[in-house]
Amino acid sequence: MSFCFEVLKTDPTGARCGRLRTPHGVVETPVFLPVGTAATVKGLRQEALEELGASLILANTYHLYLRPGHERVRGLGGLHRFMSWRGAILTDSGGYQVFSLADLRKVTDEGVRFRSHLDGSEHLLTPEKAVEIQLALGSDISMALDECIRTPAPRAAAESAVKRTTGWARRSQNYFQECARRNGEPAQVQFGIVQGATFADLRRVSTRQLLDIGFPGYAIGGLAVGEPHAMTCEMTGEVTALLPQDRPRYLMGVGRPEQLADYAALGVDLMDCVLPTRAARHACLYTSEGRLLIKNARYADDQRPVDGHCSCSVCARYSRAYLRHLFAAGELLAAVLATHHNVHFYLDLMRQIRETIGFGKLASFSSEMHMRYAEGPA
RNA sequence: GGACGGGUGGGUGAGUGGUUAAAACCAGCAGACUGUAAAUCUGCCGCUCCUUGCGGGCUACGGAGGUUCGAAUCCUCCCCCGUCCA
Repeated sequence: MSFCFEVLKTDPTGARCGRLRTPHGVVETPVFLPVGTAATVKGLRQEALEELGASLILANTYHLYLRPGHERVRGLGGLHRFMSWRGAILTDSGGYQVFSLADLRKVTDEGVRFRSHLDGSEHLLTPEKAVEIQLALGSDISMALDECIRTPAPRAAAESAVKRTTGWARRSQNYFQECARRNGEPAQVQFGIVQGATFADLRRVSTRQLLDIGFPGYAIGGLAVGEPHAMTCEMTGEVTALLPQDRPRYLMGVGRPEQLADYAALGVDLMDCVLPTRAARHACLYTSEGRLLIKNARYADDQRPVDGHCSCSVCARYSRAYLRHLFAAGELLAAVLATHHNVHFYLDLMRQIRETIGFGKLASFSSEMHMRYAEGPA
């Protein structure tokens, strides 16, 4: 079996350190997945991701289906080979695009009809299609198609999303297994996704329904899409409390630096977020002192590194003044250096969280993070 | 010397009698960003006062006068700049 997940260490909070074996390497959990939607973590070469120690990255079914096309990627030897990434890849199913491209799609029980944001063409993404695309891409972990809705949402909308997501999860698994019977066991596992918006009982219902179907890993979706952090935590806790200890849990789309430890404390093993990469491109840098908006005039003559306590190769070599200049001049290198630093920051933060787990200090670690990020940078 | 064209807020540049402190873009300043339609988006960007309001006052479209209830816009003179002709 090329997949296996084992819990190595647990914390009184509920946090755990684990090891996820994939066909493309071992992933130490809790782990943060840099987001590489279009088969690239924007601004970073794969060499840089290796240097940073990324073990698992996220790519997107919908976007890669539209361009360059999953069959093309299959023909080119699969996503790993196509993008020359030796580490593991998790593909999101396109469920988030149901949310983010709300103006361009129509959801029915059959699936989601999208009008492409690229050329306006129409595409029907069904649970089966999402499985097919992800198998063609050859990701290590695929996600069942889900319906992600904005929060806060009316209860009726949340109920409907849960019902649909469960139905789609069942179809996803059936089709996944059918493909396995037809074509042989894929080097891929499929996770189901819990929905339920901000309704604790719906979250529990959704979780139990997915447990009935049975997945090798479970994701919590539809959070951090508008609700306060405390609510995100509450809903996450409702779900992880019901999930089996021996399966990985993936909280989708989170989070801010000061929130990561909270999620780990709730027993989350995987998290991903565009924040470190997007914020970097927008000149927001994360440091041990808090957020640093590098475009601010106050850094124009600042010879210090972005973060004096950071061990990344950007901080080892370049000054705030230089970074600020690159942003002011609109230079591409600004995005490259800033992204490198921010991803390093996130991955290093996860390392610290993993080291903290097992010693009962995660709660104080978390509150310290919240304090640092409540204040501005030094 | 002559003939045209032109001088607008930090820059480029709209505006040819009144909702014009003056479009738009750039620069500048500040902010946002959570399974990426995001190298994007938002706000501010003459000075000043306060009871912070689609508020008041002042200054402003090369300069000085003038016409008009009202001028960046019309007239006169002057000063600059560009092109062309001598």
